[in-house]
Amino acid sequence: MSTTHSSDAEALLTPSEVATLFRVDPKTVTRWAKSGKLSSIRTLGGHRRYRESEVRELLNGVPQPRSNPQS
Amino acid sequence: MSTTHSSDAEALLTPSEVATLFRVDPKTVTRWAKSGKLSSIRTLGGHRRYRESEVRELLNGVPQPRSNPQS
DNA sequence: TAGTAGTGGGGTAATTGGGGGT
DNA sequence: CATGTCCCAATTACCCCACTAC
Repeated sequence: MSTTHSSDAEALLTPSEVATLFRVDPKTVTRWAKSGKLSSIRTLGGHRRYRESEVRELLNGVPQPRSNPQS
Repeated sequence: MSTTHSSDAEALLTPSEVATLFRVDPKTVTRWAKSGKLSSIRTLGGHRRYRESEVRELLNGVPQPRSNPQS
């Protein structure tokens, strides 16, 4: 599959995956999304998908990916 | 241009490509097409192809590009 | 022409969404 | 106020096999 298609294939996570990462119930993740604490993308069926990059940032505390571990 | 193909036409995506973008199973994309939630074009063999532009819009929510750099 | 990967179809388990109560 | 749990309805994921795409 895939030819040279350009685009940002953004990595998305399912509710249960996010829940596992935070060690909480999937419902809790849903509440976070409803509260606006976590941004979400909806499938055409209404299920939520979360941005992996955002989740990782929240997990790590804050930082935006720095590809230059040098000062 | 980066596609490996002919003229202009319209950029089409395969079921698995769409599935990857939404983080769902290819069969789910097929279900969306059957339900009319997503328009599809058929190959002569019966396989479905989806319009990249439509998929992008659905992914973002409906953000049509703006030509008014002013809020 | 053949071979491998992807797709279409159907059917069945597992998640998810939503409201409500602890 | 935040999280976990029970309910039910809807959506999604994985199983099979036959055919298309390249």
